[in-house]
Amino acid sequence: MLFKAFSDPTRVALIGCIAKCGRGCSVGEVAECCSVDFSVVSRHLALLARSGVLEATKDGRTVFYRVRYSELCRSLRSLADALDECCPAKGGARNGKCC
Amino acid sequence: MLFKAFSDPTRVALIGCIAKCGRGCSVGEVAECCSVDFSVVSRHLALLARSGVLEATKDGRTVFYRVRYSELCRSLRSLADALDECCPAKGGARNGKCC
DNA sequence: CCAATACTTGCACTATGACGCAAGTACGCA
DNA sequence: TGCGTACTTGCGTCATAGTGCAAGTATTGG
Repeated sequence: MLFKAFSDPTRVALIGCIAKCGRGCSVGEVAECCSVDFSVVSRHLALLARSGVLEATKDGRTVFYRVRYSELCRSLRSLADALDECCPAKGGARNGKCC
Repeated sequence: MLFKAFSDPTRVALIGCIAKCGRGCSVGEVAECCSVDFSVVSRHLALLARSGVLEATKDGRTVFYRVRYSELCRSLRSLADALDECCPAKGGARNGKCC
């Protein structure tokens, strides 16, 4: 889930690290950026890839993670669109009993 | 934080309940929708209001919560815009050493 | 003023998730 | 084939956050 992925400060820092880098980063490179254990970074990056935030490509024994910018943007925008549709002011609501 | 707010399934259910309702909902009304305790609902809604997801208005002893659609949309879209700026393909990146 | 309603808060318990270490797997190179 | 590098996974520990109960606060109406 997208929101769970962004709900941990360490994960956000890792994403920021890769984003700042502007290219695919190996687990080791990302691990150097922050104070947590290598294994922790590995787990977080794998989770972020499963959540669709990152994309993983393997080259030999190194795994490169990069940010899936366009997919993320699309998700956020479609979510915003869905909210707009849902908004009472735009006719997406009803009154009466709650739930 | 916005993402923390959406990272708990119970909270998402509560937001969904209020959204479906299409108007301001009292704590009691929302509590009827789901299986958790009244106090839990109260706490979650207060947190969501602090996070900017919901808006609280008090009328006598009843508190009405409603979804802040436009603010949420604005946040999501500006985040998407920021990601676009950051995207390497659009000139927001650099190579070299990571971090 | 008292009781009832609507919600909030303190407290203890539990579940979830993050963390580090150590062991395991995968791959490349001599 | 053996060793080193790059990463993953199992496990125990700890901190954070969700939950329910009970008590507290605030507001309304008789």
